[in-house]
Amino acid sequence: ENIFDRSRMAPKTPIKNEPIDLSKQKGCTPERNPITPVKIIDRPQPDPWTPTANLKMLVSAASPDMRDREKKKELFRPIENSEQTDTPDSLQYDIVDDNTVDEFEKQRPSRKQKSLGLLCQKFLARYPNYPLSTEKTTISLDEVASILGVERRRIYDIVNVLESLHLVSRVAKNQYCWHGRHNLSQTLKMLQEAGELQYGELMISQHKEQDLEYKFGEQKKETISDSQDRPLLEFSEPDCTSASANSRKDKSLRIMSQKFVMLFLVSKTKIVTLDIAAKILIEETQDTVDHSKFKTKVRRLYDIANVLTSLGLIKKVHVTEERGRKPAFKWIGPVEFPGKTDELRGHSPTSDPLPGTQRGACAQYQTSATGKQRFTRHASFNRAQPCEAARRKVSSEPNSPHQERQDENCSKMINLAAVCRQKIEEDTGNKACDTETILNSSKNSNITLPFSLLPVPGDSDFCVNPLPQAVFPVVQADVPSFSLPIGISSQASHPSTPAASKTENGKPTLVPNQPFLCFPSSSLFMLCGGLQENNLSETLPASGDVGHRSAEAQAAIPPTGCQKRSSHKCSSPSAPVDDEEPAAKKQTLEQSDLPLSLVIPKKPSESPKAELSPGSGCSSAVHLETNRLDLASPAAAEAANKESTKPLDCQEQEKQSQNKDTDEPPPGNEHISKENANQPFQPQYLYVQPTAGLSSFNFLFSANQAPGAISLAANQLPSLSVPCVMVPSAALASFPLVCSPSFTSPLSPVPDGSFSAAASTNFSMSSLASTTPVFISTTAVVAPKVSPAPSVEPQQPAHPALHLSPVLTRSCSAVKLDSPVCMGHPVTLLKLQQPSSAPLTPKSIRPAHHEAFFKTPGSLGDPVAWKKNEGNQTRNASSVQRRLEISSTSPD
DNA sequence: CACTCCCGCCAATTA
DNA sequence: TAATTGGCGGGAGTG
Repeated sequence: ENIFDRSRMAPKTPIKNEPIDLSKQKGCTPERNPITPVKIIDRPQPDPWTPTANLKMLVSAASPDMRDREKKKELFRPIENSEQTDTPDSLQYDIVDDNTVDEFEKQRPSRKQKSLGLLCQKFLARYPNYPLSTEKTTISLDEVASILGVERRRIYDIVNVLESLHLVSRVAKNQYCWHGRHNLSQTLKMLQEAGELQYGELMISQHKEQDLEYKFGEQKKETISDSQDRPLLEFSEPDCTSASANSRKDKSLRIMSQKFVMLFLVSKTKIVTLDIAAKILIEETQDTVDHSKFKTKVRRLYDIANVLTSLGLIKKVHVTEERGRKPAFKWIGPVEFPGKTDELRGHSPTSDPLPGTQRGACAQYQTSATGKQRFTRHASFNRAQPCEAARRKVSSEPNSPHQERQDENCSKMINLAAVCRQKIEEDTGNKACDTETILNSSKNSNITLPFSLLPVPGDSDFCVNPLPQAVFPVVQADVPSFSLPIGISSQASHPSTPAASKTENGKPTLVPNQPFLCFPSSSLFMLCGGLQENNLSETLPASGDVGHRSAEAQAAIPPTGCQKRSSHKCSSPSAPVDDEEPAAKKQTLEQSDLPLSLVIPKKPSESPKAELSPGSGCSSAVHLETNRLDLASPAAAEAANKESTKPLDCQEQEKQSQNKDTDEPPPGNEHISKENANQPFQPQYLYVQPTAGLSSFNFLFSANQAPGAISLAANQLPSLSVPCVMVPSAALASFPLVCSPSFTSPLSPVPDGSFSAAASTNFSMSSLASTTPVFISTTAVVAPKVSPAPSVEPQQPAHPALHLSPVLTRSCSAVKLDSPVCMGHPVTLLKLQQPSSAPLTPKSIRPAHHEAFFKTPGSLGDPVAWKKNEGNQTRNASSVQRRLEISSTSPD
């Protein structure tokens, strides 16, 4: 019935499609507007374009429904067209009028016009990416279908994929609730974690060779297949909807979608070919792989890919391999997820799980990266296992076995992967895919602007990478955080611009607003959402020096170098291992990623690259951080790693900074604003990389956020905790570090060794103030977590970590807090100053809580302001404003 | 011909 | 039982 209505309606509307209709319609010309009344015509004419069509016609003759459908189809085309281009429509109309043939042509467009991707875009266009938390948008399938002029079936395809990413949740029959992308980062994070567990190795191998994949696949099967992983996947979802619906079906499209996304997230190259994905998905699901099944799977993947493409998460590329070219998709969405809020559905729980899982995964990876290695993973893994392992399936293999195998594989894979990656990237890049991709990505993310702005320059080097992700929620850079920093800066050092701070070597600092700062030479990196200006720079230098990763090195051997580094790091510290390991692993993993980025770099453009490397790096750092919070140290490590990824960018930035010492604050601001718009928070990190010789080296990591910390006075400090600090040895030794890890507890495990020590340390504000050369404190972790977390979102409670072990879970919760999303994480970087607060996502942040959490002066002082920001901004609006506001407040 | 992927039948679930 | 969901695969459109 619905159809009927629609169809009728539809015809009126725009209609463009069918010749017949068109002819009639043309008069109307409504273009696609559905609304238009146009007209009439109902005839069902069949257009026998194809043989099938004929059949259909016949059928339709018999049944009106068919007609309707056809009409609808037509209708929707218009709709589609509308989005795409009006012109065409007009043209079409004209043509139509003239001839049938023309009409025909019009129809033609149909196929593309009708594509699921377009349909999805239209669909998405109807809803805000970041709806206010308060508002809940319900989606009526019938309504949407009629509006878009498509069959309901199509809407299901879209909705199912969106649901898998938690962009929507099913409320009731025919009713879906639109959540927007607030939770996207979280969801992605989860998926990434889950993906790492499940596919981590595979992915890597994939890139290299399918063969490997197969192998892995087999392994996977063993591991996973029996029980199926679904649970993991499902976890996330259930949260949201809860209810009713999850059940049973969750099948394919949803699950496939999640798995597909996982593959991207796990993939170093971020490129997944359809055939590989299909194989993997099939394997998991079933042992038997039929050819037909494969085909079907691929079809489904196209469906999913179309939707994901519309979401700006992936883009189509062609991967050329030795064998030949294959259709593939490249992930252009956020790579890392700091934490985001979970608003609606209650993701919170999910977040928790993730962290844990990731760790496990990371650990594994590390091992491999390292060269094989070792063990660490186990420890971490174990932790994770409860959740994951169990889920995954413990079934066939006992944990350890799996792990072992995985490890081995992983290590191998990693190595290979690195190689592959390079190849791939090169290939792709050469082919242009990369280019495209990059460009696209930049577009998508919007990142570009920011970067470009920031850095500037010409030189270049400096670029901020970043943040492609900024756009995404994931990004964390929130305004708040920025603002905080600003405020801080003002307080602490310069009011406004801090821009360059600089430092000893001249590494200056930073770009005021940039989210990340990189110091090339020095082993240390600072990432700051807000940036810390001076402080950072100082720190850096200290550590710095190190030969670090010179650009050259990177360029030349990026992957390897990176990995090695990571490995070194890991290994050296290894003693401490267990706890730390995870971090280390992560690092390695990330590092592995780095290589890619490095490779890519060939393209000079900063921004573009950013997409890969930067994005990954940055984002990763962020999210890591978040995660880390739990673990604390580990997290830091990851962060560090991630940074490593960015080295290029960083370096560039650094250079610029150096060159310019002063840098350009303005740019920073700009980029910030953008970022802010997208997301609220950015974590700040301090990262120390081990460079070349620093095997012993560790990194420092600070999560940021600490809004309050700074602002508050010393008092707060105590409360602060540092999520992660890695102190390496020697390198750091040279300069003073202060870390406050306050992890309070639980989380961190800090392990041993230097790391732990560092981590554990607490410091008081005063001390900080004093100026230690390096100071890192993260508040966020503990304190925030405690109070804030809950406040943040009710949802959290929902499902904690699916996979994670209890411990993890906790951590997760903590993390969540940390995560930008949830709340700000206050972090303080170096010397006190900055708080970068983390404001969090607007949504996520809810006034009260956040305020509490953040302690940023501003926040404290002006909760209201925050609220305001949050509320309004949710989406974008004024990210900048927010920042400003915040900043202003913070200073206060 | 290969790649995409639209279309819609029809089974599984729900209401 | 009717309606809603959604798996699935034929085969059309595109290059």
